[in-house]
Amino acid sequence: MGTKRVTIQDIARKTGYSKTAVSFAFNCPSRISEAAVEKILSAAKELDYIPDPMARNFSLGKHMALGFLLPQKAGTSLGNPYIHSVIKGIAAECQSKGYMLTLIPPLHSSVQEAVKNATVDGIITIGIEIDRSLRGILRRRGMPIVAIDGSEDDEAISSVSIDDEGAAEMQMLKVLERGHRKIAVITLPGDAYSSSSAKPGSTLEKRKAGYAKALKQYSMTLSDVTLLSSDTTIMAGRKAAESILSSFTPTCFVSMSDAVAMGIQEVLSERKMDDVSVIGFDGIEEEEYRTQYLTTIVQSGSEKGRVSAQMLLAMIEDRQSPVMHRTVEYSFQEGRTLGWI
Amino acid sequence: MGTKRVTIQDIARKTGYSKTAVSFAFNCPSRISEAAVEKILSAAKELDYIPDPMARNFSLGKHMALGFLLPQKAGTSLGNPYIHSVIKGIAAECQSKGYMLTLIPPLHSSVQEAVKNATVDGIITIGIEIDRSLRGILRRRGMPIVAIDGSEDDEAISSVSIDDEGAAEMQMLKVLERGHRKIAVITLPGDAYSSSSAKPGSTLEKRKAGYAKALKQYSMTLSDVTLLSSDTTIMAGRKAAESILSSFTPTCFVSMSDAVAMGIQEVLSERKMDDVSVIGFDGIEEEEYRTQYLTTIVQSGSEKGRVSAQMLLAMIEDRQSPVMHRTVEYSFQEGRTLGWI
DNA sequence: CCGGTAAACAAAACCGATTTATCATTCTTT
DNA sequence: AAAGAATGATAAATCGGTTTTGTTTACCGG
Repeated sequence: MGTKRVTIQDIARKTGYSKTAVSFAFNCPSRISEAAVEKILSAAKELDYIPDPMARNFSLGKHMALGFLLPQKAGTSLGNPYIHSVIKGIAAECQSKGYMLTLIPPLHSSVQEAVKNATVDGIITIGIEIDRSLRGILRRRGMPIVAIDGSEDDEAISSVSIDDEGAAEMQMLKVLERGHRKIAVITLPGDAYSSSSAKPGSTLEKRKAGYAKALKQYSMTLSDVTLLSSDTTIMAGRKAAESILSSFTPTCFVSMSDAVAMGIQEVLSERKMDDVSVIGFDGIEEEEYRTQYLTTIVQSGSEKGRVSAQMLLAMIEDRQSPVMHRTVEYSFQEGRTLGWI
Repeated sequence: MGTKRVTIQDIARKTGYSKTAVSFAFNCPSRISEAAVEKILSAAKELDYIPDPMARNFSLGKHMALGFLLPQKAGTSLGNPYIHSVIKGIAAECQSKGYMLTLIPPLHSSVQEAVKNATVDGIITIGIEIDRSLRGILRRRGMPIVAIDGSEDDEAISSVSIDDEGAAEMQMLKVLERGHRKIAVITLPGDAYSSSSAKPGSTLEKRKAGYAKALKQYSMTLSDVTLLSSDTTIMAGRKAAESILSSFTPTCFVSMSDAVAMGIQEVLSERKMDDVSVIGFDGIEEEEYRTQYLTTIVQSGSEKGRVSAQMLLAMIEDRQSPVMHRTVEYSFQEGRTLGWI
């Protein structure tokens, strides 16, 4: 209890050297004599000195931490396995560069407030629109940002995404080439993870465009399939399936998220409708609880996380690296839920 | 580019008041005249002033962040769905108290170094032993700590865990009461998530004791079952299953983790051995990709996270709250993988 | 009219490091 | 031997806030 923190002053006093000398002994030993370094280091060891990281960071103007902005309530965001895998990728990159990863939940329900108070060197967002006000805050704080799944067309903000149109086209083509024509498409709600509306250029619109392209190759259009939007949870997927099945029976469900696809799959399985196909979108990493039985379009969340962290770290260290838009690969993963007609 | 950061000094200069006045205007408006507050706030708005959170934190000696110490490499730790659900619980609690959650990966492979440099107000660990050296660092930094799944018998460190012995007993009883007698038990490797060895008082030993208790009720002992230890991943589970099956065919696999149970389940399913039962341990939250088909003992990771964050926040704010050992509930979750003989 | 008190604000200390500018020495160099 | 360069160390400034201590000025009761 009586033990106060040991500061650089204490080491200085004990050795008779100055604070400067002590600091140099740790960070730049060549600037002082070897004898001094030795004495100072041994005194530091004796007193169990641990430099205060916050004081150092404050002095250096760094934080040694990247921030990941949770798009919704903490529980909801982290409950999304895709977001989770993104975090995994960011964390892996952080670890290799000696950074910490700070999860930033909305503060008093406000993303803006959270960003104002975040003690991080840069921010990664996912699936949210970066509006005028947020931009202003980031600029004034001098904080670089990388947006995952958003702002691909924004020339002021770096982004990481996949080719949503291409991926959606691939997804629909897989379905069509296996002979499916009675198709139910379960779309994302508005914008991917936030509540912002469906804009041109949004993930939702791009994927729809991809679907249209695929359908066109089979002389069909979006109006030949049944569209229904759903939140990206298993429970919402169940509801969507039930809603669709109450009016007609498609030969295949095409979902824009795996969570929804799994909900659909559950309903189908319970109703012994094993001949109805399902294809999802997102995929999940092998190390996790596996979903490989689900046929899906895999976009690697952890790859997105890794790439965005790399970009952000470059921006932090270079002070001005150009705005970049990078896309990561996607692929078709065969499972057991997409059959032939 | 020319835009330097706006500081409290700038507001002071612009309004003609002192730094003190500006600070009070924000944090303690009653200490200065209403006129002054008004002028200062409007000037601040005009200049788009955002107080530097690091400077404030440094001055106040706080961080407004809890740290979660990743027990292994970032990817591995976050790949564990149980750890993930713990993080979810911590994050939810942090959000409600206005704290951030900082994930702390080992720095240069050293947990100690990471803790020395962590800018957080307190630390939550999972499944690691808190040794003498780590204790010293925490003490010198004045950092409170809560240990999940460890140190239940330590009178110096607060902890959160389940009644591992009771839970294991329940698990084994469920198996025995359904008639199984040819049982293969796949245990945790050494200590739960770290590489430290199996000590008396460890999770592993407690669960073994629980198994022994259950077996005793059926006039059996641990030597009547086949024990094999395995890492807690799906792949390791597959290996374990293959290893066991190469020598004999149990009627039931009892696993200390769900990941391993799922690996076993995959092997059984591939070999069409649907009559062999499997029971896991850990469970997973409903919102996530579901594993409900697996029969398991559910220990709520997010509940552990929530409780530990609550305890830690209390320690941070009270400055001296007593060391506590809390346990959270566990339960049996019926799935489709545990049959009757 | 005077001592006491409260109000309103400013000056300066502080948090604990890093870093710049400065000052003695000692060592080269011509 | 004098000028210049390198070495070793230190005082002081800095980072941007908060908090303690001081200083005015105005107001009050006796």
